[in-house]
Amino acid sequence: MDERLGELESRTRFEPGEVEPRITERWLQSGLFHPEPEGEAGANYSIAIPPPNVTGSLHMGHALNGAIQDVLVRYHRMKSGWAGSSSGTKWILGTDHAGIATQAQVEKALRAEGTSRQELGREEFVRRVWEWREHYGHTIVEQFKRLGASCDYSEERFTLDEGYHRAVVEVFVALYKQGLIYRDRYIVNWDPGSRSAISDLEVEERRETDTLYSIRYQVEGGGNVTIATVRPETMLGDTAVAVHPEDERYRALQGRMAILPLVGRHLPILADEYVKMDFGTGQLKVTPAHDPNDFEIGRRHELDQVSVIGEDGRMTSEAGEHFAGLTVMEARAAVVAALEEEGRIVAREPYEHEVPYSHRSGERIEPLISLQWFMRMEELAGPAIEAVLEGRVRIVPENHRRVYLDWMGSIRPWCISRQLWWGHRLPVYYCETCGHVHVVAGLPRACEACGGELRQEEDVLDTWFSSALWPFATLGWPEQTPQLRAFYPTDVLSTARDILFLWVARMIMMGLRFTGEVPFADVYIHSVIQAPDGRRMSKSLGTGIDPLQEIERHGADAVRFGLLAMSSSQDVRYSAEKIQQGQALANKLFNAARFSLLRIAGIDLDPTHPIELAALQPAPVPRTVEDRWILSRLQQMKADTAARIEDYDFSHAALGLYDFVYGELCDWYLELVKPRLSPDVPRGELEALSKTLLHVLRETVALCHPVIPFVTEELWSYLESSGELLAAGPYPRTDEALIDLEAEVAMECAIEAVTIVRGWRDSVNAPRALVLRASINAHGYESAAAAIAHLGQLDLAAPTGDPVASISVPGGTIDVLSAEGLDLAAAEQRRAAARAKLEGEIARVEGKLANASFVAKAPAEIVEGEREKLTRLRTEAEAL
RNA sequence: GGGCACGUAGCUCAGUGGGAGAGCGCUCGCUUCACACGCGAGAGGUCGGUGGUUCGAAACCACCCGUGCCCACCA
Repeated sequence: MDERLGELESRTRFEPGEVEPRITERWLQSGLFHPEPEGEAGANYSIAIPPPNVTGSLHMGHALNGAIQDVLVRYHRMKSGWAGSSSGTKWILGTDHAGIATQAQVEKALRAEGTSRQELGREEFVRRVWEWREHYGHTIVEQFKRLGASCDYSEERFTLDEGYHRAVVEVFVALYKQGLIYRDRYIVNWDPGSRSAISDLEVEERRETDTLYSIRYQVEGGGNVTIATVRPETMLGDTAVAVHPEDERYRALQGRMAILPLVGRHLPILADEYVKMDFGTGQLKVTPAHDPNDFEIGRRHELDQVSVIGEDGRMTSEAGEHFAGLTVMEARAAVVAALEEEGRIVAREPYEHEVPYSHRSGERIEPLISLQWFMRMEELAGPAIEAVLEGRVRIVPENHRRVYLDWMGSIRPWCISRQLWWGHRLPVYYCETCGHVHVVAGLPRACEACGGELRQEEDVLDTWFSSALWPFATLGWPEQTPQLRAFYPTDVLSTARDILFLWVARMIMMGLRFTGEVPFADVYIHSVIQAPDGRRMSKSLGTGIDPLQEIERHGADAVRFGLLAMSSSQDVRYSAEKIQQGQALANKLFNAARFSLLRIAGIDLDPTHPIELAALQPAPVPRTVEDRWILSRLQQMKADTAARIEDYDFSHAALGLYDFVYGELCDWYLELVKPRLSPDVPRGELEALSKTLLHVLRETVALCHPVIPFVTEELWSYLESSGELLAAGPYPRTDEALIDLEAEVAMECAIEAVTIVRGWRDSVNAPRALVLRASINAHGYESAAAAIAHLGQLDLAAPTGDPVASISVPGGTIDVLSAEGLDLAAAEQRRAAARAKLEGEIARVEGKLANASFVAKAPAEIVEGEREKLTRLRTEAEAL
């Protein structure tokens, strides 16, 4: 042990790069992060990690959410020794197969190899993706380890692993049999980039300026209609023209036929309330195959659907020979040119509107009709709405609650099929002979109806379909495993708000439907960290900041602290200063402990002997006021920190610890204690102090552990002789008996007085080492006089002679008795300034008390407070 | 079009009915025997604007100006 302390002496800085990997290794070896699945979920604490994309790498959002979840998990794990607390703590870990993203990555790699998925074929392609996953799939997990995340790494799951697939199939089959999953030819958001349909939630609208063309169609038997469109190419698929039923202008047109230019198709002119009379001419072209609104109009009026744009994003043969094969943009130009030639374009104007883009591939969405699988949502949404209304699921911060409820209240069918190869292939089998559809778990051999051969559906499920089962599928559902019993429902789901609908809402729906329980009690929605300039952090904008690089630079503790400190209930800008603040804190704590341990070692007291409260009480000698004060402040800190963590108030939890370590422990307590650690101090006093100091250190270090686990774990190896890891607990508990308001008041006064004395000394150019003879001419400083004397460099022992200067402090003055080496002119100036300030204050308070309505209407204790303040200020002014 | 936020010190943000705060930056002074990733002392704000409620408003209400985000099928 002496050897370790000797080595500690030379470590004047906390070096995260050296310490953190070593500590990670110890944690992982310990098995501490893997709880045995014992007992019921109510008695345990669990969080399911939002599964990162399997081939992804850690970005700022992961880092923040990792820090948040780890604080919660470490806090509860450490607390598990407490009576009435959780006994097992599990952070469920896993990755998401991320259909589109992963498939796109592998396809890109294949292109680089000069091949393609089509060339390889489905089976080989899927094999290649698995290979890819073997190769890159562990990166992000390793990165979470580097962050210090205490996940259960021994039971990592994957949304496409065998057990998980069973859960997905079970759910699909059940929902199909219950009539909630169905197949339909419907207009979908077609993403030409991934060559797949995507859901409404994966579409993002972008504002763009296009040209709005007004085009004249001839009407059979004479006359014209003029329609407006930003997409002239779609007119090739028009099957009607519509006007509003109450539009007097066009009453005569209803029921007649318009003639589609370029094509010659006859289009019925019909009446539909969807048409806005005050937009454009009030005449609307109807293209059921390529516009969601027109699709609905088409269904209402049983119109033909002419698909002129194909899944490849090119014009189909139905578009006519002139246009077939062109891209949409080429077709637009060609159509416009052709119309121009016929003199049908009557106007064109710039038009700003929202254009749908794929959130996945970034390409423009092409609405088109396609045969897809859908899921009816209303029946699932009902219970999920109730769960939130009744508070069985609590959404924090609360303002997201209404967003959730609004969305759930107007929920629409979910397109769940994707034309990809990487994912859960639908458990749907079609008979090649009679077309009979089988939806079953396990491989059916032949058609039930005719014995014919079966062909499995080509499509896979939307990735979010499998993610929706995450909290229970990861624990072994549909089997009733011990894990499921012990850890489901989970306690909290922490995430950014962008996937509230995409994922969180669907987990609640699926959890309720299939387990009968909510999947988590709380949903915590954390900040989105923006770039320092307020823009979105993104690779493409070049605004991203790599958390791993920050970890390399400042340490994982620093990054965790910084992210937690900058987070709040709304979006925040990334603040490098907060990371540095975290680094400073780790270093400060390290040095405070190092200093204490070395001093205590010098006075021959085993520093690793556990210092429990019992050993402190009764203390061998009466505690000094600063001892009583720091112990009292420590109790407050414990209560505050625990409350803040439990309220998901991470920034205040982190910053509160910083303030305590800097502003109380180091700046005041350690400074006060220094002279008491000298070898001249009697043995009994030394021991008493050592015990208090060690106790405070141990508890502070433990208190900080959830936020800055590495430096605290490292320090624990010096503070705890048993070799137990700090991560195993215990979490320090508030001891009401040590709360000491008298000591707090005394120290508050002392701190204020010392600050004033220091300022005064500065103003009179007193040399730092100069001890001033002085006396305190004020009440309230008796018990802390020694503290004031030490930190103010005052000799209060001989209060004789006339004061040469008076320093104004609350309640009176501190009189300085010796003048040598001081610039007393400055002192006089300062005294005058202090006096003027006091008088200003006095006038303000007097004015307030002279206001009759204030005295009459303000609460009595406020008025009384002002009166006391006035008395105090007058005393101070007099003393000057 | 609907909704939710935000606007406080040079920067990033706390504070949400009774004397304007933190970190960083800035100025001055310290090689004080834990830490220069340090220590001490300072300067710096009409709390976006206007009006209202109140004895009292940075905070509560209304409107306005500015910024951000989410939702939404008007060509």
